[in-house]
Amino acid sequence: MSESKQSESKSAYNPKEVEAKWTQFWFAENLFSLTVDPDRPSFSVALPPPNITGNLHLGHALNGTLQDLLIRWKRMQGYNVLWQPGTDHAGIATQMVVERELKKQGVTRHALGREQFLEKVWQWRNQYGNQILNQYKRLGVSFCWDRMVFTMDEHYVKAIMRAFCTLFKEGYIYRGNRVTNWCPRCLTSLSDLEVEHEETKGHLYCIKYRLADGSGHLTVATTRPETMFGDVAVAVNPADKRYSSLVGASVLLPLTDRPIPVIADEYVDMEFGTGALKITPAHDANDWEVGQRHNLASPVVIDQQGKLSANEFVPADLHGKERFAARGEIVSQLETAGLLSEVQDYLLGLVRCERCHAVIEPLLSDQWYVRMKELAAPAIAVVEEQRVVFIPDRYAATFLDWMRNIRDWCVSRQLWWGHRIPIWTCTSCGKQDAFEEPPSSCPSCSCQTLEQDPDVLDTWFSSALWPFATLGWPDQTPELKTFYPTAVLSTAREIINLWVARMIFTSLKFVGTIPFKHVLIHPVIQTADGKRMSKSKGNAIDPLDMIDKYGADANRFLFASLGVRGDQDVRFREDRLEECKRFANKLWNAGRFVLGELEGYKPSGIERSKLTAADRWILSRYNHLLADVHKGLRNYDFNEVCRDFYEFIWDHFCDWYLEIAKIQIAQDDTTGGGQTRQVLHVIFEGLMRALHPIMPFITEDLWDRTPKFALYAQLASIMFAPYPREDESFFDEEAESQLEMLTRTIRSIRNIRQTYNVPAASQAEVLIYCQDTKELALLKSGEDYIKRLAKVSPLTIASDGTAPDVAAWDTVSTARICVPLDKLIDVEKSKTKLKQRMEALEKDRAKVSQILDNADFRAKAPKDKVDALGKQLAELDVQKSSLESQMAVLGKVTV
RNA sequence: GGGCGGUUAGCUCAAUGGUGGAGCACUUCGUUUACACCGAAGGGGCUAGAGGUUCGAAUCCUCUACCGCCCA
Repeated sequence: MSESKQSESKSAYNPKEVEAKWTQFWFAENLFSLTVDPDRPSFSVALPPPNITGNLHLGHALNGTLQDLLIRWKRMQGYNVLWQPGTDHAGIATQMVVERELKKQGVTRHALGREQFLEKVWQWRNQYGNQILNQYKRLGVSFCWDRMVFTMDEHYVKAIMRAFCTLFKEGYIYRGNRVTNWCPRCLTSLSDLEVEHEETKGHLYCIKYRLADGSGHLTVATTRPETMFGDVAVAVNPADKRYSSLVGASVLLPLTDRPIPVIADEYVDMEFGTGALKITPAHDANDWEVGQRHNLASPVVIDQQGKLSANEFVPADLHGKERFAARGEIVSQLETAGLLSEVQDYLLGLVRCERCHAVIEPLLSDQWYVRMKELAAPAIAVVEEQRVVFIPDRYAATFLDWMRNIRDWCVSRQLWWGHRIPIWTCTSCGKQDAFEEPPSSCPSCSCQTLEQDPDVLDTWFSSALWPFATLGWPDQTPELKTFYPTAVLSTAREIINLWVARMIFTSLKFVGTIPFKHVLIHPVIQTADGKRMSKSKGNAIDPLDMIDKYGADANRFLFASLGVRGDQDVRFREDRLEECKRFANKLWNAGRFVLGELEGYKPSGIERSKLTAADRWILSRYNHLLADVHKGLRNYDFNEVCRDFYEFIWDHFCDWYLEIAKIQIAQDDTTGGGQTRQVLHVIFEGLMRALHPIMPFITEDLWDRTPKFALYAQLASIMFAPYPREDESFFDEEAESQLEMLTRTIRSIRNIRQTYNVPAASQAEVLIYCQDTKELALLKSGEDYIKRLAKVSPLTIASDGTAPDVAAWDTVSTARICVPLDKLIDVEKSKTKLKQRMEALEKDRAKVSQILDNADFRAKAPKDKVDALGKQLAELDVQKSSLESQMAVLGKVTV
């Protein structure tokens, strides 16, 4: 037998097999397709559409799990559910990918031309565009697969055109000439949200600008000397006494000797550099503002490729030089000319393109903007009024802060792939307008030579319409009526402004209602050492590898455990997945045992009068679990739900109840009166349903093989079975305290056995003396459990009696537990052990009595707290005297 | 510069203001037919630091340090 075969024993859970089987079944039976029962409530979620260029990463997997969990839960609760999947065309990313492909063949998009290039992109999209959704399949997500939407679908485009033209006609869209973020590699403008900031070591260059009248110079500090040729002024703060006499004077721009004025503007920070700032309106957004205020020109000196322009402002020897190479040359020329006074090390904020990481060049250009202030107002209101609720709620502040300080949205991109801006300009009369359908002739002069704007829309413009455009808007479809607004949007915090905010305002604008009630912001998954995962750094974990290795259910359980309410970042460690995998295996094996015991069993319901204390206990725990799970799911406390499941299944059900069940079943089989199988059935069958939203594969498989009531037997899948709820009549405090006493007793005996090295295989004699009649009765009723679970024989349980001197003792509540050890005992060891117990007990007692001795506590604390502590102290005292008497006995022993 | 989150056992994380828990790792014992992907027992903590509120603080408030994120 090969090694790998050996390690795969038959009892181990094999997720691959089970996942393949049920995935196949779910799709073959079309179980995910949309069905609407008008009598039922509806619940819908729009999947944040992944980029067609994307591959499933841990963030997708986490987010997908949380949404699927909700969808499956609601489906089982009987809702009409719609989980809308789809993909985003991802303008820049896709164009880059395809251009890279073309480059390998030595072709540029410009060589192909716009139309042919777009054909290539469509080919690429048709081949790879749904890859990521197929990867989602491995997670077991229950998307409404037959309703997949792509942002370039015909009806989706219709929605975009309607939205854009509406905004245009209402005057929200305008042409603006201002400094925008320009990516010299992607050759497009970018919004503020599509760039990333980074601190980099650089230099601050102090450059002498000579006064035109030859009376000296002004030293200007800059991090970007290459923009110098575009300077139109030197600005100083009006309050700056050092320079006040110079305001209005002229200085000569180094290297070109073009004269520019010295101006005063509040924007200048007197503390920064020399307090004199060069103003380059075409290449700095702040400078542009200053330039506007002072009516200055805006000469462009760096072109779209990031090269110094070949124009009259730039010295001829620098024409066409790449900007950073030019910087070096300029600095050395300045040095030679004696105009460089100082170069300081400086930490500067660099702005990079989110997609290609090229350094952004702020560039003056004409772009289309959406006027935002008025559109933002109602979106601010719905969040303020909590009609849209963020979870965790602190993210509402992120949203509000951004929306309240909103700037106009640059929506044009100089790309080919995307939704071409539907604005046409008449070449003869110059009339410009937006058209939902390409116009055949100019509405004002009827001529037929109209030219469409060459740019495309920001990808986020189309994504902003996602929740309603996917449901058929602008048509009033039945889906829109049934499933809008959606219930929850689950996403990452980094796109709250980029996407969530825009969905909210577009929905209010176009549909007149909120797009979703709740916004779940899930944590960001970092590497084990707290770093950001990224493909380029090579530290990203591939969720598909993790699914291969640990199984989809284990991964889902982990993701659900990460939850949404915890930290904003969580570290990914594979050993946690290992734990989840073991949990799946534990469940699987519990299932093997239970199903084995239920072979041929016909569900009959529970006869309560015949339940043992252990039965009542596990039923009480189980119903508490269902109550906690329900509460947890309602509040999106997924991590708590997972903990509850884990604890119940492993600690309560497997470790204790199944072991007890083995004993009871043997008794049931001889007496014929027990309810153990009934209890096992009720709990296990219900547990599978309860856990199904988190772990769909393993629960489907086990449930499929579980005997069922006729009502459920006809269902195609567990996913349509009703979600279980607690039955409070099974809550049973008495049984809970009884079992606590019993398990503590068993643990105590086990402890003694291990302490004194009683061989695990041998039976040990145990004497239990208990004067409390209630506890005595309970211990007696649990005799069989104690014998079996602590390997005890013979067992004596009595109110009192004499015990041998040579014995180990312990106390549980009012019971004294004695294990005669005869020759096995090591007197010194026993004394040490007793001493340790005594010390621990003393410590406890000291703490409790200290609190109780405090008169303020007795006076001010709630009565139940005071009583509870008083009771505890009494119990500690009983235990103390018991330990003391044991010590005394031991003191007399001589071996 | 503004805002937010975190700091608890060696590691990763829990703990409605009421004697601090789990998993992993560690030590010891154990193949008892659901599970060695297991079971049993055990060791391990002035809850980052300093103040304050309170009968009582890991928890609430203030400040400090460090780590991280978002926005400018």
